[in-house]
Amino acid sequence: MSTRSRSARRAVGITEVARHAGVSPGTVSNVLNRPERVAEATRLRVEAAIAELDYVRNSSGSSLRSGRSESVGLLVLDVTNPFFTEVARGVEDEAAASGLAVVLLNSAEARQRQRRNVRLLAEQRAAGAVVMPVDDDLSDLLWLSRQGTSWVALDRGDVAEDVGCSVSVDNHEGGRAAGRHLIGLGHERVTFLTGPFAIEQVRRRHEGLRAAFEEAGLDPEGAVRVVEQPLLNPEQGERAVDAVLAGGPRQRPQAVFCANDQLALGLMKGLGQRGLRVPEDVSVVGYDNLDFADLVHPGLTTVAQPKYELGREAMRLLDSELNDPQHVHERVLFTPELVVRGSTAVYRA
Amino acid sequence: MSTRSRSARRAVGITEVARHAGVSPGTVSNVLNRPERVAEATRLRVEAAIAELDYVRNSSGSSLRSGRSESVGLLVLDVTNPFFTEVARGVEDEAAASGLAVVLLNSAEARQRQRRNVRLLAEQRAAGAVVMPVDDDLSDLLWLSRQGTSWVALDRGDVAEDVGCSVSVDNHEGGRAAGRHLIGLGHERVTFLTGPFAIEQVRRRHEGLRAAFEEAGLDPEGAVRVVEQPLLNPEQGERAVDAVLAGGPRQRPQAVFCANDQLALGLMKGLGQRGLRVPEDVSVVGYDNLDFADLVHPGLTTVAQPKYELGREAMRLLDSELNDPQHVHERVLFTPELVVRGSTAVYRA
DNA sequence: CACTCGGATTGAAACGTGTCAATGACTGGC
DNA sequence: GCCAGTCATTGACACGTTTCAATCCGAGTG
Repeated sequence: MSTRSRSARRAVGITEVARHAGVSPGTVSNVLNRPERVAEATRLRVEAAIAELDYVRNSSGSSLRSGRSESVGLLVLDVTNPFFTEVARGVEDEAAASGLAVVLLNSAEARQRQRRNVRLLAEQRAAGAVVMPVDDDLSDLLWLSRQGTSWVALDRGDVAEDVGCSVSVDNHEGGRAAGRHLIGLGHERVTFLTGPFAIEQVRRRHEGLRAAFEEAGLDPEGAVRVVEQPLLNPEQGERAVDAVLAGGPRQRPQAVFCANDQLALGLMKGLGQRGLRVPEDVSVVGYDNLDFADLVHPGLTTVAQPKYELGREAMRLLDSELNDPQHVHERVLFTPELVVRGSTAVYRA
Repeated sequence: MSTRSRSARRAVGITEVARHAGVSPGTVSNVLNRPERVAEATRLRVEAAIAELDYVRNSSGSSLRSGRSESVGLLVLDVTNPFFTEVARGVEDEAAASGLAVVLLNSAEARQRQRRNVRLLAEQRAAGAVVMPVDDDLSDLLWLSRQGTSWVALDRGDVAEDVGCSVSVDNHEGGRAAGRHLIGLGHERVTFLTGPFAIEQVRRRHEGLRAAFEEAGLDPEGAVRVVEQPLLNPEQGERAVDAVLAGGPRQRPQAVFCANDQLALGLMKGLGQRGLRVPEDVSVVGYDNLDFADLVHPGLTTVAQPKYELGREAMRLLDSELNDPQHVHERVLFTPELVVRGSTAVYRA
């Protein structure tokens, strides 16, 4: 408790601790990393010295020497999106259990930024990464593998098993479930409101929707119309309302299946402004089951994804890849679940 | 393009690049860090070698040597909360402009986890940090200062200027604005629905609300009732509806001011289930202006905070603290703004 | 008592980078 | 043609840690 408070910032290292405890630096390192190899008495002495000097380990030094750091990266498409943040929670909880630190990096949906973040991970010699790729181009990830950093792809089912692990949710099945629900309610003219088809996930949801119609003996060509917007946010949903309603009351869809909840919520707002009631005039189905889907009125019928579990499983796979010498790449596929609320109802002409 | 693809992972360092370019390691380091000091011709030669060998810098080495890393930490209370993620975007954009990497760490509202994250930053010798403290106890931050890592506190206006910078939004003013709005609409009996009063921010919003009543010549003691819930999430808002309505129609509040939007949205759902209409039967005001405030029906009147700007300013301050030798701690205070939507209306008995 | 064996501890050698004083090369002025 | 002066480059060292072969000690065995 000396008073040399602010100036003369010291650099207590492992060596100073060693001197203070009357022991060699190697022993201090052992206390830190393999306590079982050091005798009880000396261990206590070293620990006392650590506490007294307020030593904090310098991770630069250790990861320089060992060639690997203790942290894993989580590359997320958009920190602002509730879907991703829920996944992040899962990853974090599981990582904490394995004693790994998570650094969360935001790609902001931009290829260039993803590349920068991947590079950052390589520079930090990160132990591994959980990644949601911005697009179909996996070259960044392959490069990362070559640098010796392993990864797990999230929500990207088409990653071949010989390049890496992946965990995702069956988008085809999700679209199909939504379709069956609507068909069961008697809807035979539905619009798929979506973001860019360049996104694999929405493409597959669309296919699933069409499959449901085929299975019901209906022609998807006539039954399913598509409205494509440039982004998957609420504003675009609101803006799409004219396109959705185009063609007048006769052509108007009986139901709208939206590629995510944000579009759906925007659309519902837009419909309300046009004086159309949900579900009386048109049914709406979303995708993701965000917290807010339950807060609007009427509650949004939507396809729920196990977001938190998705994150946990990804981290679990990464952990196995890091520690299990006979790990083989795996492809985990979750099944989504339809949550029925008030925004869908039986069709009445 | 040899075929020795996967095995024999190399360790191309600065020295190998140097050898390949026929220069000394020092020169390569200069090319990387102070390109202006090296002649054009050699610079090109070195850059070619870097590209050819696919060299990626090892940040462990560099921060070990320089004693400081190139990344700043962002300690957030809850990655899941839209308010914080918007702030995160601001911090990230500004940091990117300064060439700093942001590592996002989640405290999950838990003291213990905040402490672990602060320690992690110290171990990584982070250049600095932007922190939203979990509670009034700033000892973790003071410890971080002593370790030589500087920080900016976010949304915590009571940080003395001699310990560090802070940027926050005037919560008193926000509460006051909400109060004045409600009073102007004729409401004289309002309930403040809130989370724990241990949280400074909600305490100050409450004070602001009361101040508005006093300024209008009304006695806050009689006019403002408080319902306190353990958490600030939608579920708690929904659950609070009974407490809010307690006392029967005569005692029932004419308006409810909620400490954040999530509570407000939950409350609105609960009110709807009880058959009460917003705003006809009761007006509701939120706080934060989340994206979803505009998507519910009726739209939620709320107090908007400049979330993104908050993040940017915090990072800007941190940058100044890191680079400006004559930096002095600063306290920046933003003013919130009331956004009026459909959830509030003139009181009619 | 000599010898072995096992566990605890040591000491020195890396890991890849930044820094800085010293060296080298080259230019222009006299 | 020499010197001063500038600019580019070099080489060696230090940062804090981990690792590993070598050493030390003490107990158990023959």
